[in-house]
Amino acid sequence: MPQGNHVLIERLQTDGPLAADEIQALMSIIRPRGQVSRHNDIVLEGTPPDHCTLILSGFACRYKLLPDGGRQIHAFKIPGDVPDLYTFILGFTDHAIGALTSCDVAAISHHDLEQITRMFPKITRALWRESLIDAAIAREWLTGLGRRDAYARVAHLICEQYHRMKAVGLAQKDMLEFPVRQAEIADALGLSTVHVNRTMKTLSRNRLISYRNQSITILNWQALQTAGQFDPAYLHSPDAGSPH
Amino acid sequence: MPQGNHVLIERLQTDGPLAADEIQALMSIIRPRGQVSRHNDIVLEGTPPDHCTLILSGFACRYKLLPDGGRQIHAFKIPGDVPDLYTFILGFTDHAIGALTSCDVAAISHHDLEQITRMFPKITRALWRESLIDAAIAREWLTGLGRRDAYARVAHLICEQYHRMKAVGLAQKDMLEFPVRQAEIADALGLSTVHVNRTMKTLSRNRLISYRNQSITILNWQALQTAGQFDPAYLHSPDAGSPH
DNA sequence: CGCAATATTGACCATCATCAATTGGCGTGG
DNA sequence: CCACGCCAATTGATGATGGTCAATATTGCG
Repeated sequence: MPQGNHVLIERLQTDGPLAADEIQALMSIIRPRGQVSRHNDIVLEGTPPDHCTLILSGFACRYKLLPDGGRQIHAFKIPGDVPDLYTFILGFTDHAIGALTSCDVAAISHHDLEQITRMFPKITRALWRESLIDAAIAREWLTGLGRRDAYARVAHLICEQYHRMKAVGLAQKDMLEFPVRQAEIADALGLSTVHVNRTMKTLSRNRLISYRNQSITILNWQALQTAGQFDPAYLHSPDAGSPH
Repeated sequence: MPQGNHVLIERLQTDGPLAADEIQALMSIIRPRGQVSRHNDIVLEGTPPDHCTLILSGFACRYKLLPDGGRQIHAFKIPGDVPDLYTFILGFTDHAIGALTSCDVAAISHHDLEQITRMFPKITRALWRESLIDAAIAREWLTGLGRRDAYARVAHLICEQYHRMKAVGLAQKDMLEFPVRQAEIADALGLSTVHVNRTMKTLSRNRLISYRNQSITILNWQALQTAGQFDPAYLHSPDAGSPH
């Protein structure tokens, strides 16, 4: 399983290879920053940040707390993601990033980014691209929350997660480690914990998936994709074809 | 009411003023393209685009059709918006843009954008910023669909729309023209038309708003914001303070 | 072996969808 | 100027999806 920094460098070359000095420059501004343990925030809401955060290993999520105590998770973030990249441009965080498991993270200072994007326009484009894919995923979630029922939402999430984790070497064959509580899935899908549980049980009963501990096995890809109305195009991933 | 191109140029300077030659360059690549009438698509899903579209006047929406016939609207787009800006970087459209009213549009070719962003990094940054604000709005909608009930969703949408339209001169005092059918509001908020109607009636009955034809008057700002859990920060607008 | 966090299940309830009319506004042809 | 027709808004009746509350079972772990 590759470390997040290599994943990032690789991903930034989806559009076209970067030159050696560009890669070198990128590598040089990624500074390992240590570990954040589960349930702690990697990025706080509202603080004016001076750096972005790269996830080297572990699972995180972007979320927002509501006045009434509810929580909406906007995205799951995995190694190679820079969940707060947008702070480089917008200058402040409008939501928090929390660690769902223990996470190794690295910092990329805004100052360094400033330099490097000034010097290498190709890197600017690649980063911009990253942030647009992030937005495309958010729109797909929006579609799900607005117009898909619980069964389809869970199926869709599993498909998406499989694809994204496969791309960073965190899924083998038909199995993915998904160290996320049902309560967290519920907060991502706009459902209650109870209903997520029932829905996953139904998916098991229908033999689309099986799960144990934190790992999910996909038993019937075709059926799962259909149930979730899943089409990987929006992930804009180089290998966006179907895995089967 | 300013035309969309001036709105755009102005908005691109939120972070800092552009130089005269930068503005000149921007102006020069905006080519008026005519009118798209209601219910027609401004941008088709899946076509490889060679230009972006600026809305000069009128109302549009970003949407996606689902296999089961449903529709999810991801965003309402108003004069000054470039709804398909992301195609410049990602190279293809993963959803359609439709005209909700007759729209005057202009085209900005990818080729010209290529030139201008290469020449003026400040413009690149400003455009990147635009696309990030777009994403921030999508996340806020995500929060609403996931965790707010119908009453709060409608209230929130009205607050948001008021702010955005005020910024482009399409709202006066407490009134905004919102030429959107209830069925379209429903598709944006993940509700049924019937329920949108009932909810708006309730908002009227509670004297938070009144509406007639296509225009909405906000009768009680404080209550409306509270009901919608609305905080304009995510709009990243220069005048993001409260309007009252 | 016992605790604490999750997962699971049952019973009951609320929000919101669906189906089906009815009403109202407004442009058009006579 | 008025009748017709269409589209959108409105309202009522009924039902389903998913929420809430409350136990009970598992599982990981010290």
